[in-house]
Amino acid sequence: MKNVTLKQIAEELNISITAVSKALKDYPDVSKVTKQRVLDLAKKLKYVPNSFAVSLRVKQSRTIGVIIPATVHHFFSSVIQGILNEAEKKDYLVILLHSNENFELEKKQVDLLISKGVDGILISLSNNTKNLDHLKKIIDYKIPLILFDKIAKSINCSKVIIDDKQAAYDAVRHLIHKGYKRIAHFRGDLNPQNSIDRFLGYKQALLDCNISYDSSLVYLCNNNSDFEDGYNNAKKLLDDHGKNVDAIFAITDVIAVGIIKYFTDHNIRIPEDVGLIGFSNWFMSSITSPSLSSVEQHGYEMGEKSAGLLFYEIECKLQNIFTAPQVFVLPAKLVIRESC
Amino acid sequence: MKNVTLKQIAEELNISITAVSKALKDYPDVSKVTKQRVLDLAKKLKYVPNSFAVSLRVKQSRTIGVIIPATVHHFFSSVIQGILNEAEKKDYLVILLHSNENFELEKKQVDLLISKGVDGILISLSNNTKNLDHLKKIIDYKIPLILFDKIAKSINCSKVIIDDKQAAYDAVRHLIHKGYKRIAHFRGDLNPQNSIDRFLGYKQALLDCNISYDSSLVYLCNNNSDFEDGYNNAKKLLDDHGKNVDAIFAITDVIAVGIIKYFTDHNIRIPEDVGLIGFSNWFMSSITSPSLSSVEQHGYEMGEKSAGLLFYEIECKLQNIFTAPQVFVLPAKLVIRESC
DNA sequence: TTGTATGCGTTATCAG
DNA sequence: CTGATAACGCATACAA
Repeated sequence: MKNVTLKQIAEELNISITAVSKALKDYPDVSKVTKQRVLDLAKKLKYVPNSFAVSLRVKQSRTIGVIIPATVHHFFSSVIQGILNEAEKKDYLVILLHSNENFELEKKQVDLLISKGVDGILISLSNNTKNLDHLKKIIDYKIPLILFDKIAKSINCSKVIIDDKQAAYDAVRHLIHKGYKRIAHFRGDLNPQNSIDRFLGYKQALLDCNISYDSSLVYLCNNNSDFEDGYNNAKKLLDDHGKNVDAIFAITDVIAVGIIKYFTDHNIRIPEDVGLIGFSNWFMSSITSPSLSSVEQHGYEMGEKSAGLLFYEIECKLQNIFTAPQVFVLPAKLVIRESC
Repeated sequence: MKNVTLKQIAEELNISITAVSKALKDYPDVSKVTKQRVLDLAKKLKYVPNSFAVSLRVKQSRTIGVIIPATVHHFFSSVIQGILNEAEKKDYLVILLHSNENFELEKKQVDLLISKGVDGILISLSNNTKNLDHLKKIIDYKIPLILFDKIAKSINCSKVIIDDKQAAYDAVRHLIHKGYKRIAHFRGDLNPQNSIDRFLGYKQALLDCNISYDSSLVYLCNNNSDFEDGYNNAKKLLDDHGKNVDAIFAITDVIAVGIIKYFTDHNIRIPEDVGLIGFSNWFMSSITSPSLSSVEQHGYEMGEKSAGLLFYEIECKLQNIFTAPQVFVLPAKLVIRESC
């Protein structure tokens, strides 16, 4: 089947291409008869506008680009689903790219999207992104940009995040209220803002409850294999502190699951011996043994919100309406289960 | 920053657009000097070809479309990752769409991709897809199409699948060899080919081992909430058969995890009282308690293979080389752990 | 080696 | 109401 064009319809009907185009787009200055004839033939011939030509002409593609650090990740999968659903509603297509936590790749993907002429871009930064020139380039090109979850504060664009610091704070305070006193933190990489904010929330909670901060209780998980990180650091923690620890705040649920595994293997009871709380609340949290208390991260909502905001800014740009960058902070809710 | 065009470069250099175009594309019939001047200026001006114009001209977009039933799914996430990596190597972009297991949406997404002018399409069918006209339409349009994982046998295009029947057969035989005799099957929806094939593998294994098939041991999981399906059917199974069951072959790991949860809650030991084996081997299987034996499904490889095959067929089509549809059957490996 | 002319399919302007 | 014409940015056959 070859693609039908306006020209073919015009020829068959012995009218001008202009007339056909107008009829199809329901312009007022076309006679009813002509319009109907065109519509009928178009349907019969299964006319589909050539999107390359349209894009070239109107300078927009109704396509957005999304860059995430990883696809195989429950949180990001949820985000994607939110984005796709929102895009479908607004009739946008989504080009998905991943950085694999690789800065160079992230830059390349940005260039690709720019050269592809997407109408807007959604990015969650890789952990290894330090230089932000590629983001500035997007802004220079006046392409609407929204950062979500893993953001860079210094970039002047809209952002959608959860209140990591507050969420971490709530989590640690909960542990403290439960009577735990020696609370370790298995933190994420040093670079990402989330990781920093959760760490700050942890510290703040200790401070506010008059528990002195002990840096030897903070363990770094940065091997990109969360489960192993949790498992191995759990061992290290016990080696270092023995009984002198009674709780852990883990920066992700997968790390927490690693901890559970190690503790289960070594007959350390949760929450009796050690309290545990995770972050992210992917659906497995409720079915581990013991089930895992965690911070609900609302990936789907984040995707939906980010995409919605992006489409809004694209729309505004088309109409030359100025929009100031805004930051949306999605609430994060502590979900208490058996582990503390 | 506004987009630089060939025209601007041409004007600045006082040469023709053609010369610029040729220089940029490294045509042989351009003098070294001209070429260098163009290259230099292009770099200085940060020239980026307008992809709409290129696509319109050459009638291809270096973009493929992918439709999957669901994004929040470990297996499909892996597939996506495989696709994205392969696409990146071959310099293709990926438009991702999901059907949400909805037939109408799947049809709509196909139309979208066709109208968008993608160079090829990759689909994993929704469970509710019965009519295949939308797939035929793709073929009519001569757009390379590849079905993966959830396929329709009757469609004449290349396919990438795993040998579900064989894998299920191996799994059930393993249970039998372990001495289990009353083996239940928690099957998936009636429609999808995978579900059918796994069921057939189950039956065949029983047959070959002289165990009579008992349809009352087969439970249907079709609520799209796998974990609950597993949990609830585990209860039902015990209500129906009490001690007269000693193993379960579950069609997905998440269902198996639901089963584990129910059994753990009710003091039924795995594998002592009931043996259990799952399917898919997502990474959680190894960290449940007990860890779950499962069939490794190689989602990443499936994505990689499907995309690679699609790019190959696109390439062949461009060069007018005929390619016959082929079916790739990826091996599925049984991974034995504690649960049986 | 260089440039001219044409067309890809659509939309928009403007004169009839 | 209708249609000729130009333009979007690029690639290529062909002429110079």
